Amino acid sequence: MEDGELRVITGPTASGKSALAMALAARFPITIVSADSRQVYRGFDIGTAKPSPSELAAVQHRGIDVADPTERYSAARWAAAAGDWLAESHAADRTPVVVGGTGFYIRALVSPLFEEPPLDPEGRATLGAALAELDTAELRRWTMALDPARAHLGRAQLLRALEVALLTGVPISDWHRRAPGAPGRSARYLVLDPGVPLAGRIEARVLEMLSAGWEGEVAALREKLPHDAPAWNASGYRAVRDLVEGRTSRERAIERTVIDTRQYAKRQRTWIRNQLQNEHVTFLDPLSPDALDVASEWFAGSVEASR
RNA sequence: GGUGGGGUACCCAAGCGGCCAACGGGAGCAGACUGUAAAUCUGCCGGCUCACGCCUUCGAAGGUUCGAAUCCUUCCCCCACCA
Repeated sequence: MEDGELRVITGPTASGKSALAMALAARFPITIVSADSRQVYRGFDIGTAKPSPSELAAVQHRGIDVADPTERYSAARWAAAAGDWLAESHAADRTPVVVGGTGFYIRALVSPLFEEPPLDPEGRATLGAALAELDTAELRRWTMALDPARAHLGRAQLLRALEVALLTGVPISDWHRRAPGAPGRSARYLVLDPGVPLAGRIEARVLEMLSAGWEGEVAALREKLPHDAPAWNASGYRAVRDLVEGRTSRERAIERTVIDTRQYAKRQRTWIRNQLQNEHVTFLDPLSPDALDVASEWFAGSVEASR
């Protein structure tokens, strides 16, 4: 039964990953390890489609509500914690199933990030503040000089490349080569994607979130959190905050949220399509009538990977 | 019925005789991604073409001009105000 391979259920947002995992939990003793960069934040419940209290009570979950909304979380931090959750689950004779759409987190767990040298927190803060002043083009010029291999990436990556290069004196590209992280794990993936109907599901879910009291949740959060707390940048939260603050109409907030979520789903598909290549992947349409049976077979290890 | 404003590519919106297949934004498509990843970026985006290039577009139909999305005429439609 236990073959040592990590089971991972992923797919674009609103593809029904969580529901399928819950269904599996009714058949097997599992721990759901959430790989979701937004569900880690306490208080951001409705808009992140977090499992309900009753679901959390019914099935053992890990990775939910593990960070304060003002904290800057990270893939490395999640992967380290997830390693513990996995061990804890196995120790309790359960099978952990990683469920989530944050591909980068999952990869950080399966193929660990490089071993980061200790960075002086103070120097880090000072440098970070200084770099934040520069526009992206300027950051790119600096990166071109200090770590050209990373100069084509986005602002967040440029900041990271400069931080490591300046604080350690060695480009991050070199660290990747000379400081490999912990050994990787073998994993098999179940990718859920309903295809075209996903767009409609996203829209319907946004409407459901609103009628479930999303505005009220946001109104309370904005009372106690700074406007730039990291947790705010989850699809829709800023739009709903604008709505709560009377800066936009309900229609526009809904439209914005639906579009943001659709674009997020698209990026997830791009990630899955291009980053999971050569992995042990099984694709499944969650709307197909035998979805749960296929998932069960995949879970038990008797399904050939398809691609 | 009268006066004024307007009809531009999927949407919004510049252009107002040649530098226009047509600024810009949105949407869409594709891609990148090693400690912010629901983030951060890049490319494409009328049709055909690998490309040079060719073809069809700026409400419709005529006209002026070497040349029009840009000027003129008529017509159709929208908006505001007057009646």
